[in-house]
Amino acid sequence: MKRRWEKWNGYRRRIYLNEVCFERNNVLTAKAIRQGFIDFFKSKDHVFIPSSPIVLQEDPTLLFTNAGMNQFKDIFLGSRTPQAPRVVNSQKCIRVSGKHNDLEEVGKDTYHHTFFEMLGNWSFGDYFKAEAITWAWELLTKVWKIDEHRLWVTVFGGDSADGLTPDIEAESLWVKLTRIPKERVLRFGRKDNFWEMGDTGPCGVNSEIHIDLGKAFCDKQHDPKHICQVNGDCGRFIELWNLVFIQFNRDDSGKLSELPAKHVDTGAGLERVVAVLQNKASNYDTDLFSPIMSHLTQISGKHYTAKLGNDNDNAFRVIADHVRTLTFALTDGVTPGNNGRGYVLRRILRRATRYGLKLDLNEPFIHKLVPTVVEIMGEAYPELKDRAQHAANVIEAEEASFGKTLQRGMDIFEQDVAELQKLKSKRLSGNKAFKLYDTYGFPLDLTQLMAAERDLSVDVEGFNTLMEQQKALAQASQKGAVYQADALAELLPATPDADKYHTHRLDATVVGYINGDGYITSGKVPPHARVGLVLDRTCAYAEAGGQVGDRGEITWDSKNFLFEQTQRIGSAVAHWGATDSDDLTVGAKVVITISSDREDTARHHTATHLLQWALQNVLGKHAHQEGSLVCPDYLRFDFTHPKALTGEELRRVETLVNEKIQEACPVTAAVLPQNQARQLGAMALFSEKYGDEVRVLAIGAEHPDILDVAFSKEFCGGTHVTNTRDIGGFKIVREESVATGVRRITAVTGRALNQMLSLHSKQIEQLTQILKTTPQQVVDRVNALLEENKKLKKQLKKGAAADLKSVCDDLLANAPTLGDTKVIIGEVPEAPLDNLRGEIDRLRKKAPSSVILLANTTEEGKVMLLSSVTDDLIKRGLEAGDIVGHIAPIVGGGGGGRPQLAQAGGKNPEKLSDALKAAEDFIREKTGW
RNA sequence: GGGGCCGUAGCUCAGAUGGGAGAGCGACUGGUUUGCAACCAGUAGGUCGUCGGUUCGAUCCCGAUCGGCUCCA
Repeated sequence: MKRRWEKWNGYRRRIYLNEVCFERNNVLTAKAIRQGFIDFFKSKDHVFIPSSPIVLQEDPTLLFTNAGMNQFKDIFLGSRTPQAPRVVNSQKCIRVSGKHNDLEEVGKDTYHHTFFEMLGNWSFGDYFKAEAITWAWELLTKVWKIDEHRLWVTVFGGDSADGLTPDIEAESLWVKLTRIPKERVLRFGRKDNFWEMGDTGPCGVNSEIHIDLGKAFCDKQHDPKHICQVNGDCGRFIELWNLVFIQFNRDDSGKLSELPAKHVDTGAGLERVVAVLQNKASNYDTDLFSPIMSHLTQISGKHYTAKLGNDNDNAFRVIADHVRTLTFALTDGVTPGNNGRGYVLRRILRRATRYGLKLDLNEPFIHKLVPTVVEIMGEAYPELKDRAQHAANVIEAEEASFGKTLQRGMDIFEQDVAELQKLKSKRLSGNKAFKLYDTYGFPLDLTQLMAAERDLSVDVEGFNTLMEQQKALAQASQKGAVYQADALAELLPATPDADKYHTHRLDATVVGYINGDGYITSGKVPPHARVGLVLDRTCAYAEAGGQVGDRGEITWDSKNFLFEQTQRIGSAVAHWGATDSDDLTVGAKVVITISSDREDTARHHTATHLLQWALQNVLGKHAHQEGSLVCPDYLRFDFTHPKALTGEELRRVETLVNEKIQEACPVTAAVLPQNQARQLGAMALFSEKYGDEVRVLAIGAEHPDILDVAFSKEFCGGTHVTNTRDIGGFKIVREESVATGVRRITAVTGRALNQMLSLHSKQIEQLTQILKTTPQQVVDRVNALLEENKKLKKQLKKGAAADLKSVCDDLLANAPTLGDTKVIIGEVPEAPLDNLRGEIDRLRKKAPSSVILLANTTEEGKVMLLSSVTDDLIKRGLEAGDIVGHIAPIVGGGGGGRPQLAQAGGKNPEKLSDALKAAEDFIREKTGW
């Protein structure tokens, strides 16, 4: 115990010294570096933009935000105007899949991460190369005081295929505007110095700043062919900052064309910058990670020694990296699941768990590290603080569930081993190992480890073959699903739709329609075909924020186009539907009318806000919206909460909402700058990206000027009732789990509620009629009936048994005897199978050598045959199965069973006596009596 | 999006080439007992996820569907 205490104390002193060290030597903290970057560019007239969420709902091509530019993509594409020409940001990024996948590298070195922060300054059609270069140099050398002799720069060296010449402009700017000598400005090709977003789209040359960390940092010294150089693939030179100069657009054919405006997109990985500025050999030694390492030391009782190629240290790094990723993903609303983002997250968590096993951490522990992550970065990313508890809850539940998976895997492994021992084999087949992995999620390396402990080997080659097959299969099934909405969005004109909040009827002009071929802007709209009609303006609400798109009709000359869905594509609104008429042309003047069920949707939407407010009141502030669906028939609301709601909690929530409905609270909306809305305390969805101006929907304030008095304030672009009394009423119909830590409530209001109530009362009315009782007594009556039914069944069984018994006794008394054997054949009254079997048992006891065949006809007109043969006769070749098998066809059926007891059935009761006779003959023939 | 596995008593699970639904724990009743998951005897509890098909007969076979687990994309 004393020893343990000393060890403990040792850790604490180390941690303490570390912290003091930072202060004493006046080394910049990560926090100060991040803020320094932002402040530096603010001083150059840049506007700070908060990090976008780690998942971008509007970009399904991207699993996670993986670069600072993701949230500005549509600005480069020209489909959105920037809020400011110069901005600066610090973006949370995850790289775990696709082109940028660093997952397998994490832990092996000092600088790969699945989660990292990207610092960037941006120019949207404003400044270009000269300023970007000057400021980057100024920040690095003047503000952060990095030794300029250690810096190297690369520029684009030209590419003949694209017809591009070297970037002489940047090259000379570096020399002219900074103190860097010409020989440290190097040219590289397309691979290193030409940046592209994808196969098509905005792109341009880039210029990178690298730092020489010194010879000691080279990790390829053992390789005689290795030469330390920029882009030389060793740890000595690392890229610090990438300045991208966007000036081209690449089209489908691969051709480049000049963009109307030139942009600057830069990215500097915070972790690397911090390591350099704190003079650390590894990102993991900086204050972005060291508190996690300390905490992990505390939890595991193992030391982190910062060595590469050391299993123990690898585990520390992997866990520290992964817990950051998990915390950020979970606080932005991603939940572990079986596919897509959720699956990636689950895999990361399991990876961390497995590395934990290497530190002898066999119980859930990752969740304990969450508060440390929040402590390090919570100030820069406030959403971490708000949802830390949720993240920890989900992680703990996932860890526990993986524990079960592992346990199950081990059990199955034991079974496999037992089988191997029977076969006297020493090798576990690839098939078995793969099944463990594929079906039961048991990792191969654990299988190998456990096999080795028992002196067995695993057929890894076989495993890999199966794995390849699995991959090929999955890929082959991938349909050519091209995401073409992007391309379409560029073609479509913007549709003003502000009228959706005020009216349900509007004059408009048809400007085009979308069909399978694309966007058509002239001629007739084909009849009977589903198209997306685009108007010059609309009052239809396009599906967004969980609220379904409006339905309605578009009319002209007393003809109509019915649309059942309204969808936003880019900034256009498409009304999806069809017309029977063949004279709707582009350019036609029309009237759009929204279906009246929009009112029902509005009731559900406002009720959703009341529900969220009530949930937070009853459960606590952690109950935050995860998603929702609002349609005319019901509302569905997903929110974070660790366990099922009790009946009491549900009742309280329901009551609170209904009270607010009865209070007749006014509902108002106002459009405000985002930061002002946040100051008001308006709630936003974590997983949603919002523009500079947001619409705030408030309940409980008479006027937009006094929004602060409202009890419910949410970012919301949906349509709502103007007063809560219009909702009519609110009833929760369902509460369920939808993912770990996320619950779902389904509820109805207004018309849908009335429909439900009238259905229920109709059902009760029917029940009271059938049961001849009052609504109050229905339950008692049903219970009484069930009880009575049970009793009657028992009595009936007894009665049938008595009947059966007397018939069987008669049969036995009159049974012919062949030798010592009784042949009991006969028809018996209808009785449950159980009774017949019981009777047979009884007869067998009375006649120890016997062959029995009992038959009956059921109410449905079917024949049932049951036969038994005692063992002595079986020895002589008579089997019950043969008897029923032989005679069942006579009654139009078939049958079988065991030699002692067999059963058969048939469809022709009128042939039963024939069958019984045939049975007698069969028995005589078989036994030779 | 594609593949694999699972769904049986309140819980954990077993089961048969298609022919009597079971165990352990829990619950209840009675007894015995009061040292760590007490013991003994007994009882109740199941539309074998749901729907459809094949069959004389389906918990089992086939198809669909819902839910859970898992791998791949």
